[in-house]
Amino acid sequence: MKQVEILVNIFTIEDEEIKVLLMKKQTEPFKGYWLLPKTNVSDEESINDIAQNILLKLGLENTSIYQYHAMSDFSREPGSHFISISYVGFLDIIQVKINETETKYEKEWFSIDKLPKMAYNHVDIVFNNLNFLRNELKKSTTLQLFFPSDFSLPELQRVYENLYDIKIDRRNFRKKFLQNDLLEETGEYTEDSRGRPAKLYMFKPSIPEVNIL
Amino acid sequence: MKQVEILVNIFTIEDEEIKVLLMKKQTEPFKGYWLLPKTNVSDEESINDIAQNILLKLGLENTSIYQYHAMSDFSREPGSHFISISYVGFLDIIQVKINETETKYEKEWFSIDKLPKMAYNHVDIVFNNLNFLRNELKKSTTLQLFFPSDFSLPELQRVYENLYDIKIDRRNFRKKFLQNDLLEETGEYTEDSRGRPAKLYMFKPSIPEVNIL
DNA sequence: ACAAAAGTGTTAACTTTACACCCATGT
DNA sequence: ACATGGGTGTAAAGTTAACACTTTTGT
Repeated sequence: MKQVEILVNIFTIEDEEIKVLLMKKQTEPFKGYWLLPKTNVSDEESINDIAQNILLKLGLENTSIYQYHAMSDFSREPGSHFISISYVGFLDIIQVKINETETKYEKEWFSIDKLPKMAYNHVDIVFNNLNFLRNELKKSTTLQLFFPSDFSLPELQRVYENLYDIKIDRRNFRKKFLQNDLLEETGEYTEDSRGRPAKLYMFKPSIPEVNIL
Repeated sequence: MKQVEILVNIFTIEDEEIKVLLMKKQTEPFKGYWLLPKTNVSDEESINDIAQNILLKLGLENTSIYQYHAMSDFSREPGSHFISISYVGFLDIIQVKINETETKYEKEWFSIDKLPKMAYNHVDIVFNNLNFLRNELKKSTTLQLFFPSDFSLPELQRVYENLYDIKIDRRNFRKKFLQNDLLEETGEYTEDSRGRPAKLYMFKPSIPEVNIL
C-alpha cells in the first residue's frame, strides 16, 4: 500500500523561543500524540492545493509556505510505503495573533526545546525543516515571502536573533535593509510598546536577492 | 488513479554548452519523444533508492544527486494524478567520459538550447531544475558533492563560466578555493591538454560553507 | 524625571575586484 | 621558436563590523 501525505510545518518565534504548530492525533495509532498537520493526497487535488487547505484548517489562511522535501517511510505498517512531502512556513508572532482563527481541531504551538510526544518520525522532520528554514531565511526574497505585511525593524531583528541564536548590531541591521532599498515606510508606528514606538515598513514589491546573514 | 514517479535530471557542460541527459520514450503516448529518466514508485523501494537505481540504469553509478521538488500533474490522462519528484545532479564532463557505461536504454545528452521534442511538461521541469542547480552550486558544499574526484581549477572555472554565462578572473577564482582551504593537491597534473598541464586538486573531507559566486 | 526601547554616522577591518607577466608543455 | 593554456601577487574599491549617544514614549 502506497500513500502520499502532505505535511505543513509552520514556525514562529514567541517569547524568544522558536515554536512549531502541532495537532493532537485523535485516532489510533499514536492517539493523543502530537504531529505536524497533514492530509493524505487524493486523486483530485494538487499537492499545493492540499497544503493550502491545511493552512485553512489551521486557521492561518494567509501564511506563505515553501515546499521543501519528500521522504519515504516504511516503518508505520508492514508492507506500507508512506511518502511525506513537507511544506515549511514562518509566521511572525504578531501575524499569528492577528490572523489565527479558531478551528475545531486541537492545535498548539510548542517550543522546539520542549516538544511533546510526537507520532512517527515527526521530530526529525521538524528539525530538518527548521534547518531548511534557517538556510532559506538568509535570503531577502524568502524573508519577503514570509513578511507580506508591515513590520518594524526591531521586531524583525528579534526574529533573526532568536532563530539563529546570535546578537546583531541594530545599526548594521537597519543599513542592510535601507541601503539595499528593500523597504518602504508605511508612515505608521508600533503602538503596543513600552519605549519609543518603532517605524513600520513593508517590503517593496520587487527587491534584489540580498543575503541578510 | 494516483501515481508517484521519480525523475532524475543530470546536467553536464560540454563544448561550452549546458547539456541534460534524456531518454527516448519507447511506448505510447509520446512514443519517440524524449523525457527525463524516470521510474514509478513502488511499494517496496524508497524514493531515494529509486533515484539511485535510475542512475544505475543510466550507467552513471557514482553520480551525486539532490532531491529538489515535487509537483502534481493532472494533464496526462483524465482522472489521473501524477506526482513527479525531481532529483537533480551535475556531472563533470570528464567524469561522464570516464564513468558512463553502455546501457540497453536509448539515452543522449542534449544542449538545453536545442532540446528535442519532449514528453509531458518535462521542458519546464528541466529549466526549473537548472535554476535550482544554479542556486545550489553557489555553495562550496554542493560543489564538493558534485566533484568527489580530482579536478583542475581551470576545468572548474569553465564549469562556472558556462553554467552562469559569466567571465571569472583566474587569480581570484583560485584564491577563493585556496585561501578558504577547501582543496588539497593530489600531486597529479592534467595530461590531455595543449598548454601547460594543470594541477589536480580534491576537496578536503570537511570544508566550510563558502559562497563560490 | 526616569525607564525602556528606537533611531542615527563614522571609522577600521576585511573582502572583493581589477589587472599583467612568466611558466610548462606540445608541435 | 611559437602557440596554447596554467600559475602567480598587489593595490584600489567596496563591503562589513564595531562602536555610543540622542530621541520618543509611558509611567
